[in-house]
Amino acid sequence: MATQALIERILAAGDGPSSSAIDALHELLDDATIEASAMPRSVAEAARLVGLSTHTLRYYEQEGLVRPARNASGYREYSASDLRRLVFLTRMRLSGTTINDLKRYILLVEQGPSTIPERRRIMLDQQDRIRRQIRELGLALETTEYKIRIYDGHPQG
Amino acid sequence: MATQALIERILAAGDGPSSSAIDALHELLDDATIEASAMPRSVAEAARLVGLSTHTLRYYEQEGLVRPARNASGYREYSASDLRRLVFLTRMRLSGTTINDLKRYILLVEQGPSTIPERRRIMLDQQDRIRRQIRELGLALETTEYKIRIYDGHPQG
DNA sequence: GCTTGCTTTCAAGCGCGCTCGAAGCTTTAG
DNA sequence: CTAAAGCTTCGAGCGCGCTTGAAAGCAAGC
Repeated sequence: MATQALIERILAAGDGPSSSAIDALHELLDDATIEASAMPRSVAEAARLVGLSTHTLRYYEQEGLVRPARNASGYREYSASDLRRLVFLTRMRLSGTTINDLKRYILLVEQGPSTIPERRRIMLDQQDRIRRQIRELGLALETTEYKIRIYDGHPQG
Repeated sequence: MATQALIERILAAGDGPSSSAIDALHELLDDATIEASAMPRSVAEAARLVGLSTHTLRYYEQEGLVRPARNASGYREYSASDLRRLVFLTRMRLSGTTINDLKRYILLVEQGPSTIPERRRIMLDQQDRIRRQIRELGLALETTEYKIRIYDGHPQG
């Protein structure tokens, strides 16, 4: 089973040459999903787009993670950049970044470019954390593979 | 950046030929760490070995995940197989398997070989979950890489 | 105007996985 | 014999990340 080896390679790879392709992909993904119509979205539309509940979106706002504008009647209006931020937040959340860490990071973002060194540091830490976690998932994956093989009558030799 | 490609390959790979090597590794890892001295371990020793707290180990027992024997004074004695189970539980926990899912699985284990088909099913489900999660981590990893590149002055071209 | 379905705020509640503390027994060292 | 360290059980507490509910306002269709 080559899983562990592949994981090692993922984690070792210092990043290939095709960086700009991925950059484009990132912006496209964020914008294609989102900028298709540049209209601001209601909380329900935003929730559907990022796969969260409206409750969660309001909770995120309460925590200062996102600040959608309001229309005349006080309804939230999520702009393209709000949505891009939500995509970012959601991805990081799914990788296990805590709400608190995201709060700290977003606070720095809203303080302007002077906080870039600290933001970079945070992203580097998150990167380490994610890599560690991928390694742990690799171990668990092997464990399931091992069990399944045994349950299948360990035809390994 | 080849990360995504590598992840795809990990997830696509139908498992190479070296299965028995990994099987051996599993048993070695479980036994080398553990069987070195075949003596039963106290709760503190067991906790240190698997990297959990004694509180957590007692909690796991309370939840039925492990049943160490007791000595004459009522102290827990973790056998090699108890420890192997703890390693299994810890790995699965670190991959995000819930305590409840583990309870269900262990219950089946203790019901004997007749539950093997269902256990196999559970492991297959976990495997899917873990792969999905690796994919999500891959996305988050790309996101951090993208941010860092930008913070470094996006020297991508 | 009424109903339906969205939106708002605010506060309370919840499931998970520990984590801690109290009160007491056992073992070990001096 | 005593003190310190480690074990026991039990129940309560906690941080996280939502989730739910109540009470009320707004928008669109009939």
